[in-house]
Amino acid sequence: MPELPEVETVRCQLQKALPGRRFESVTEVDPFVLRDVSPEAVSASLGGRVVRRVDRAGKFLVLPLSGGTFLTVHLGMTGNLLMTDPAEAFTHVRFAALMDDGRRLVFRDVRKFGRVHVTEGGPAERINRLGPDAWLGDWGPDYLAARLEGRTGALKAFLLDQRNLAGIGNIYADEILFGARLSPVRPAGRLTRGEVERLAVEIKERLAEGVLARGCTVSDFVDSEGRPGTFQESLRAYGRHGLPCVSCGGPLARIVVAGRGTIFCAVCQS
DNA sequence: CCCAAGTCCTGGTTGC
DNA sequence: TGCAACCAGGACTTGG
Repeated sequence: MPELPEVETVRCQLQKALPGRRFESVTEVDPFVLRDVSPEAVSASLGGRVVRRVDRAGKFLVLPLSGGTFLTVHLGMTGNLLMTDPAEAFTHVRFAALMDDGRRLVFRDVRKFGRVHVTEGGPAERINRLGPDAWLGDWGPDYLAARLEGRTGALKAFLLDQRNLAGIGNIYADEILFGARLSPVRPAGRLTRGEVERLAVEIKERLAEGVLARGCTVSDFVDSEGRPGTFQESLRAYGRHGLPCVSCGGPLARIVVAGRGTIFCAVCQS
């Protein structure tokens, strides 16, 4: 699942490959992944534009282009954004463009949760609803405490809500809560100051660890060169239902929180 | 049939 | 009573 570390891995690679490159032509567009414009408009808007930078906001990739055009991409659940040889073929291609260096930018997505936006004058509007970047954003325990205050919902639901912090998904939420020794169902507003500080540290450390591992591949994720990440080897909670807790040895439990499968240690996490 | 999961949407509840 | 904030759950999607 592309969460912040996976998207950051792709961003790093695209930042080396794309700035200065010009869109020659858009070769494939599945209208389903477009929210703002028609396939024809996408071709017209992107043709001849030069990529300035490759930025990231939470799980979104944002590409400012020449002429004030912005390409905003969300990888959804199974999306890959690849820089490939034009001869290489893929299934489930939702968007593809030929660049002026002869390489091809391919957005592939089996489950169609991903979206491609082309906008003028700024990134897709959805970006404005995001809280600070969970990894690099300018926030700390004070911000977290203020956002948590008064909330009765589950702590995990708070972490998954991109309006609080942008970039955490189901995998890293479970890893962060395990590391912070906090129960996913703790009412979010009932944390002590010490627990809030522990949580803040854990969020940044687990995400940093994921970035360093070049992301986590549990099913579909590959980077822009088609390679899997390695963070899956470091998982202590996610996907380990019934396996021994690395801390106490007891079996990890599985419950559903905020509609998501949730693995945790009922002994160590409270 | 259920499960996986990110985001949007809806409808209900809470509290000022 | 009005209103905003909050919260739970469903819809969407395809393959295992």
